[in-house]
Amino acid sequence: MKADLVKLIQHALDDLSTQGVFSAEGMREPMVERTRDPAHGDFATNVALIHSKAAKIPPRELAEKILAALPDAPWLAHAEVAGPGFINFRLSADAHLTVVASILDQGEQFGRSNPAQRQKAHIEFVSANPTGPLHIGHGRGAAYGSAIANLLEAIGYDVYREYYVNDAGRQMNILATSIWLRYLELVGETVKFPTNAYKGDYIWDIAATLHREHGEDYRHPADQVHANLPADEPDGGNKEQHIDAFIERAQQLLGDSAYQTIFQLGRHVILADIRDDLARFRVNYENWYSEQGLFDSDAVTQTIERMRQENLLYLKEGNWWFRSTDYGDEKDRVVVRENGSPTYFASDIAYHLDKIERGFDRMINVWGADHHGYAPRVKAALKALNHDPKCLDVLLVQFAVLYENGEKKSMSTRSGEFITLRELRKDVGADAARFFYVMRKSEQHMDFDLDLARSQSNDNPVYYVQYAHARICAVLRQAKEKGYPTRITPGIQNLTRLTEPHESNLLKTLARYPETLHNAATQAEPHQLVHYLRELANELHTYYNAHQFLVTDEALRDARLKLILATRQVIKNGLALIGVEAPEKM
RNA sequence: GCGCCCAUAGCUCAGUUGGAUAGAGCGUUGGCCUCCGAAGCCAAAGGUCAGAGGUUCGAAUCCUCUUGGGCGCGCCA
Repeated sequence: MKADLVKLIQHALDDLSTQGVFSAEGMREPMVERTRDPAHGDFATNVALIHSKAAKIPPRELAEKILAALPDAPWLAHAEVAGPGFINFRLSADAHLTVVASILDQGEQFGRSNPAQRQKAHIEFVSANPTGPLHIGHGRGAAYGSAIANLLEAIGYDVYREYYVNDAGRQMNILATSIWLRYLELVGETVKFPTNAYKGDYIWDIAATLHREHGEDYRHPADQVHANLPADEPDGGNKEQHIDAFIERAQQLLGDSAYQTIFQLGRHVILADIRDDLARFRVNYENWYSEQGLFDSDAVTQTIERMRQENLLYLKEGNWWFRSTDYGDEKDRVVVRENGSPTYFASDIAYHLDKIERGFDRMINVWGADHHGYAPRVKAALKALNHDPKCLDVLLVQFAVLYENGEKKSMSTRSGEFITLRELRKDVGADAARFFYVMRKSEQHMDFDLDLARSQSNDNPVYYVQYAHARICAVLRQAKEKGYPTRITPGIQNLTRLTEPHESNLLKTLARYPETLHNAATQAEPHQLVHYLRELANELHTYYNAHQFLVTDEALRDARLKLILATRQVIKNGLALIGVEAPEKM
């Protein structure tokens, strides 16, 4: 409808241009938007205001000329010049009604678009280190990333969701060592647990599994374990050096094979936990991509070699540096350390090159806001290797700060003091959690009020939208009990009976759904959809309170049932995109 | 010190990419169930859009500066 209006205005402008009234050269497509105030009609355009200067005609006068040149259209009831030079349009009554028929006809497809040429989009999100369970901070990335993926799919992308598993770094060695130490405690050794090791309860669980499966095979006396290690932080030493020495000691005493057994057990158990947790959160991936795999396949070495050959690297103080400043980064970055081991950045370059090679038109990375400084260097690497950095979008998600009983809760994976996503999900349910996470703009710092999310009360906005859906279902059950036909007649017949203001508001809001979906998807802002759904639910509730649907007048009843059925469909479609269920009863 | 993000009602947040009189929820106050689900509806009160300049027909929105907060500035991932 909006697009038709744009065409109409364009037509008028072209006419005026050929008449020599003013030059349409270099003009943008006219902008049409929905009016905020119903008194201004349904749509408005500001073309006259924008072009008045170039045309050397006062805005109102220009608007009159455009209006006069506007071709007739059956769906357009009225157009007029208003205010400083806006042109307001009012649609015919029938034009508003067609949306109901479209919704009922298209069902779950309503609002989705299917372009002739489908683009392939890769979206990487969550990608937390497999060193512990997901916590509440990861939840926001999961809900947000998954909503973006669904939205892009809805506007016609082929979407490929991927979790990048950072299973190659030092953190994983700390994990393996932490498990081994807890295991030693289980078998009766008295060890001193390092400051920097992982302290969460889940480490005990994995250690217990290790003990169950391997008995005392990996037991070494505590004094051997601790012999000649550099001091830990509380003893006046350095905690980083201490843990690194500890890792080396573990590898030394256990030997490669045993160490790998523990390492892989940890990786496997935690990854399985993350995978299960996300699946229950209705977040699923096409692929889980291992960073270690990039090393095993030599992709990292090949990437480094290629960069070296293309003279993108230089040697300084034993390290290989990438000249990222030449490509827009703040400073150069090390890709190979003095000891020959590649940095995380090196494998990340290899990873992004691999994404491009897999043939994606677009890449989207959802990162926590603390990684924002990292984006320029990845883009710099892409640019240096002759790829357009614009094919990569980095979407940053700000932290969610937890509040409980009005108090801020601190979180740290290392210390084990955190609320897991699983706990949250069990506590408030996947619906409320997902709804809450995407309710806010992603770049907005979010206060996650645990008490509110937990509450089963009307303070909780997710229920409000779900209730609208359930309420419509209840009306239909009632209709059946009363013996009214619930099979809805096709087409727009009877719909002309929808003349109440509440009804026309609802019709207009329903018609806005495809635009809302499109905007939310292209701008990566699922919160727009959430706000829309709240508004739609509000209009349904208002309508419900103002009018009876199951009236004896058959034509009117049919019309109203069609309207609420269409509303139910849109609520269901919208909720599905943010991963929230639309219950028939609550 | 440099860079990124943010600042809108008592609280939590929207604001259709520069449009017409800045909107919701919660909280506060008052009203609505002999009627399809009251997890609902209606109404009232509540604002110097952090501050100051600038850009123009028009600014919460764009530019500059100031103030106040979050984050980043490893050869950690």
